[in-house]
Amino acid sequence: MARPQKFDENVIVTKAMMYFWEHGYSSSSIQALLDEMGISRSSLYNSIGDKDALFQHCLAQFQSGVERLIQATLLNDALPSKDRAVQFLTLSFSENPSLPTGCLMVNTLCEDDALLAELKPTIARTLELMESGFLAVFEDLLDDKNHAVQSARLMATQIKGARVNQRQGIPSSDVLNDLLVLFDCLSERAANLK
Amino acid sequence: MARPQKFDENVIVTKAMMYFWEHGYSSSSIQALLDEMGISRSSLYNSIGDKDALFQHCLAQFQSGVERLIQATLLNDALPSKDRAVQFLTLSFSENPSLPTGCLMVNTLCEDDALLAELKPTIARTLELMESGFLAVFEDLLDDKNHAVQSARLMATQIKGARVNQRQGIPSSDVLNDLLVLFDCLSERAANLK
DNA sequence: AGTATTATGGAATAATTGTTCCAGAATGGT
DNA sequence: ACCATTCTGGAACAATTATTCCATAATACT
Repeated sequence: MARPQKFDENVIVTKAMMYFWEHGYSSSSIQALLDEMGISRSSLYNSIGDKDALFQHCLAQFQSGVERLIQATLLNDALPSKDRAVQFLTLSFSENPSLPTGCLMVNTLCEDDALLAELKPTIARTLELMESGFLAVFEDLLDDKNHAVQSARLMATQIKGARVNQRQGIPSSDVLNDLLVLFDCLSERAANLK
Repeated sequence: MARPQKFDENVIVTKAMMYFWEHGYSSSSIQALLDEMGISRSSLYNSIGDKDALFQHCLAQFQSGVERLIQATLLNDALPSKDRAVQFLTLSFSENPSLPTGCLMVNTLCEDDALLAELKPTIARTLELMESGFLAVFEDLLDDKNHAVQSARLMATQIKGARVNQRQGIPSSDVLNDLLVLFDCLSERAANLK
């Protein structure tokens, strides 16, 4: 009946996501996003909506990617608890030249805009999921519940700092290494106490 | 001879700095900044320059504040080494309702713009100064040089993550507490090895 | 007090922003 | 092959952006 859409919505959202990820919400003009996506104004406004709607789609896609990874690693019962954390960190911080550096969620928290203020609770929820994933790991590794809670908090915070380090230009391999060192340190602490 | 400037340049830069700090570079319009500073367009363009020049002044003021604190605490030979770190953390993360949350340097690293790209090396230098301050502390506390380097790196990264946590809405008291816990953890590790 | 000098406020400008709209192109079903 | 439907590209729009400019107000010195 009707002419079908020429483009794949997921594909163009991905492209827009990478642009937002690199440049931030405010610095990304519709024009620049369209150039990146390779579609025209009307196509965007007809299929997805305005800039805010586009950003929400992008952020949601980013978050669901992170949450999938959390489920597949940190919350994966089939893996030994230590491997869960190591795999999560390794996959999260492996060098990937085709992706922007840092983290769209962290970047968004560091900006401020009417729209972004609304989205912060959603972002917080995903980051809390990550932290609770680490909590599950440390609860396996450690008898003391308080230590597990504290260790999970430190890992979650260290990861956010690691995302800032990437933006600062520190190589991902170094960033990953620090994270693994901290995890070992916190695990050893567990071992000592056992 | 000439009519003197009605406003104090440092004062208006401080006001602009707090606005940039809260909202980021791109989201801060000249109009909003002028309202905050309480001066007119021409006054700004005559005394300081355009938006980029203003931002550079603001960032420089922010950085010099941080560097002064680093000198007064982390690099203060008059203090016991552990106190240096504790004082730095406590003063950096004490609750202060009159200041925006997070850190202008971290926020700037997470944005991207032609101007901001130029400023990243400067920001990196201040952050490296902070890390070297912690390195000095850990070198006092610890025999193993490698451990000191690693611990300083972890503290520096944790602080950046702590700034993101503040943006996420986590209370400063909690954020500070985590930092003190990590510092203790790294110091204890030192003690164990000694 | 007069004058030279400079800050000040607001109008004016040009560029860019996000958004809407419309004519035409393209397609799937009949 | 036609037609209804919907996507597409670009023009058009209003709002906002950063910046410049000029006439006026305000001061310090003689």
